[in-house]
Amino acid sequence: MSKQNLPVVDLNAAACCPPLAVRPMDAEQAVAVAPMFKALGDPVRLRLMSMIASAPEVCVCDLTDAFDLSGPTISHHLRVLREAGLVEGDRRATWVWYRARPEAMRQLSALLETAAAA
Amino acid sequence: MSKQNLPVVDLNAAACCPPLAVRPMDAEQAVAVAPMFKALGDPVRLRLMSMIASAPEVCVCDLTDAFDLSGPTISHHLRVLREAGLVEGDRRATWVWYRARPEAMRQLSALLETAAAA
DNA sequence: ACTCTGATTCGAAATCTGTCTAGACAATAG
DNA sequence: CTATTGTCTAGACAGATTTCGAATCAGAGT
Repeated sequence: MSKQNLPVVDLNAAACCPPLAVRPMDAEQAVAVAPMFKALGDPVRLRLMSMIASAPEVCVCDLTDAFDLSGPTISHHLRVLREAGLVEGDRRATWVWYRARPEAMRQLSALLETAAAA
Repeated sequence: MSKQNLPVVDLNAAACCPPLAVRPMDAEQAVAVAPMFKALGDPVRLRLMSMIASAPEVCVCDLTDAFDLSGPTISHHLRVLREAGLVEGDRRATWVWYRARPEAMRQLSALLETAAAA
């Protein structure tokens, strides 16, 4: 399961850059970063992301049980998160385990930082 | 232009809550927050958001000029950002001016915070 | 080798999105 | 009052997304 671990989003291209509020983001970076936000823009994926990020790693079987959705649907959402570079997963024996990629989360968090508290 | 200023997303319902990585987000909060991430999940909207957030306020005319898109398309994207609660706009004389809502940005930033630097 | 379980991929249906053109609305200037 | 300019709404359409069931793949164990 090597292909599964390669995020489609290039974190190096996207990781950098000042917060959104510092100066207008250029088109190239926007294209690089938008898929990450898009991946989090679905309630199911947001919960999946949170479940995965809240533990060192999580088995797909546990994720599937937590939703009233078919296995293939969960698998699809995990793929979106994976291709956005937000999580990674690997098979160990019978099960596939997913982990969050904290660098990606930190990057998005930094992008949204604002001047100071209101 | 009163209706235009009411975000559809209830920031009070969404604002709260520990970071994604602290504990699994419940379904209700996920439904409340996902539209904000979704709104940022398009390259055009991400750039619009950044342009708006980088200045105290911005005229729609300047935003339209910065893209190779029709006026109505920009207007559509601004509406999505507005309904997500990320920006607000009001008409003054001939022009409509938009401002970022820093509380919303701060909320999303906080949700994505992780334990510590890698 | 066969089978069982866990997970992904495939193919299809219903719905949603991004974009456009055309038209409506708002405010200013003749 | 009408014309002009800036912005939004309405309607349309191609393409993407979400979801499913069926088929397939990967290992473990008989």
